[in-house]
Amino acid sequence: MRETDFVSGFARGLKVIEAFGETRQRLSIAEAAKLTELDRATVRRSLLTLAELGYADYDGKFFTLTPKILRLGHAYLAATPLPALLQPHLDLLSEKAGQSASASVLDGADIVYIARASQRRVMSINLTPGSRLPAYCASMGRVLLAALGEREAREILTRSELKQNTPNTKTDPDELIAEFRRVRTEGYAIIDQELEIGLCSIAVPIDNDRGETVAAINIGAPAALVPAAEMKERYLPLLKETQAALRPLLRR
Amino acid sequence: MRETDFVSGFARGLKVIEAFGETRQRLSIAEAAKLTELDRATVRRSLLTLAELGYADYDGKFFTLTPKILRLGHAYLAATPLPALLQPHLDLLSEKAGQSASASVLDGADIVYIARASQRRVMSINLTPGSRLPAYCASMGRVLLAALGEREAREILTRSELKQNTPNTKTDPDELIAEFRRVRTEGYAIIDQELEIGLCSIAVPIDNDRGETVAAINIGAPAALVPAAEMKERYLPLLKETQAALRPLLRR
DNA sequence: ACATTCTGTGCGATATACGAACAAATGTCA
DNA sequence: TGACATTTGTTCGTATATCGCACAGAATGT
Repeated sequence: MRETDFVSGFARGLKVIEAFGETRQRLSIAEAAKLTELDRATVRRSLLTLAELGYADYDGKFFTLTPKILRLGHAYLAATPLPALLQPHLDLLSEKAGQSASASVLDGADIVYIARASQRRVMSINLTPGSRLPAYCASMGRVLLAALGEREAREILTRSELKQNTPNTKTDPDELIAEFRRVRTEGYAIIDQELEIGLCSIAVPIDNDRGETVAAINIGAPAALVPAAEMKERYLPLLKETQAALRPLLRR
Repeated sequence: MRETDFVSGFARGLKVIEAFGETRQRLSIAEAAKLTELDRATVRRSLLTLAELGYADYDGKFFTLTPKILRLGHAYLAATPLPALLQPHLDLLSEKAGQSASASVLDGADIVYIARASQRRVMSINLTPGSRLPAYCASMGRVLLAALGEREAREILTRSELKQNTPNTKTDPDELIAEFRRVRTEGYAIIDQELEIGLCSIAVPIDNDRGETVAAINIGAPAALVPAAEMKERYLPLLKETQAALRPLLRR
């Protein structure tokens, strides 16, 4: 790609939009400039452009995003066949298991939910398509990181903030890499309250017909009802069944 | 705003992202140029910029969006207090009603889901935060359009494609305007299978402390279980209760 | 073989970014 | 309260980046 094939004004604008995710709600020009490390004049032009197009509101002092901005992410969910393809299988899986089932893909050091069939709420946070969790401490994240090469997985770990969410959270990179190796050979990952106390989950990879891992699916359950030790025997067969049902559907 | 406070390269790029939502999955440079009505060279630069930043993949021929693009919409859901504020109330409402409860806001002629507590799936399509439906034939849409002035509501109707989704769908603008007037005085809207056969719903507005309508909430139910005539007596009290509980929370 | 459509590139005209300067608003402290 | 220091939003001139157009070559379809 040539130098001139890059529209820096566009790139700067996207950076400004993402700045809203890092804080809350309202941003002044100066705040946005600090977050994006761009010049105040430049940020101002981006924000006024967003306002002009209806992606943001401006009260003369603060900018806030409008729901129109959801069109951008929606463009992905509507345009990508994977979420729609997975959804009915997740519904079925969720019903059979009597627990929530989800699907996600990897974006950098995060997993991003692309589909979900929820039963009762078991987590304190609300997960919907588009929601993000750190990959290193989520069952689907373990599966997706394991599917990468060891070098690449390690590189992502170094870029992650390996936070000790609960006493159970594994934060040692070497230990995690070893766990990825186990996940690769055994074909599943189990998380026992590493993200949040009271929550267990089990995940398996979803491969396309070339054997590339394109997503992960999981089942989450309250630890009080389903101890981590029982996750495998209870849910792995169901997950494997869904995995097998999806395989022939994932051409290309 | 001065002419020079508008970054047209940014605006063009956003248009390119939205182009993906209109079709499916993969776009070539020429296809994107047609959809956006922009010059091919310009679209090419925007797409290469998206690819360079990791928001899109490029196989040399087609561009596809990556899940990274969800960061943009997520910036809104994470940055806006409304979805998080509504969620627990929707959970409670959904549980009491034994049916799905949702919240949405207006974006042009569409309603956009910003939170949802779902029980069994009753619609053929899968609704998640970010999902869009035409406002004119959705219960929350009726409530939100009714909250606008009559002139503004009519203007949106003229911009809408008033499609006859089912034999029940109201498509006459004057009839719809009259219905908005009823909604305004009575404080709720009921849809009897206008969007999809087998689906009824009832919605009420959510106002802030200045009396401005900032969102709508609804309950949807299968027509086979709950005839439209029973929607009001069954669910309106629950909706009003939620509405009242939310009112003091919506400052500003 | 031809017509059509596509992608990539060079170029002149135009739009944008940057840094600096200024004005207005806000905060601080005696 | 008033004087001063900081922060913030806005404007300006200019160097630079981007746009749209036109064209060439490649790919595709007829």
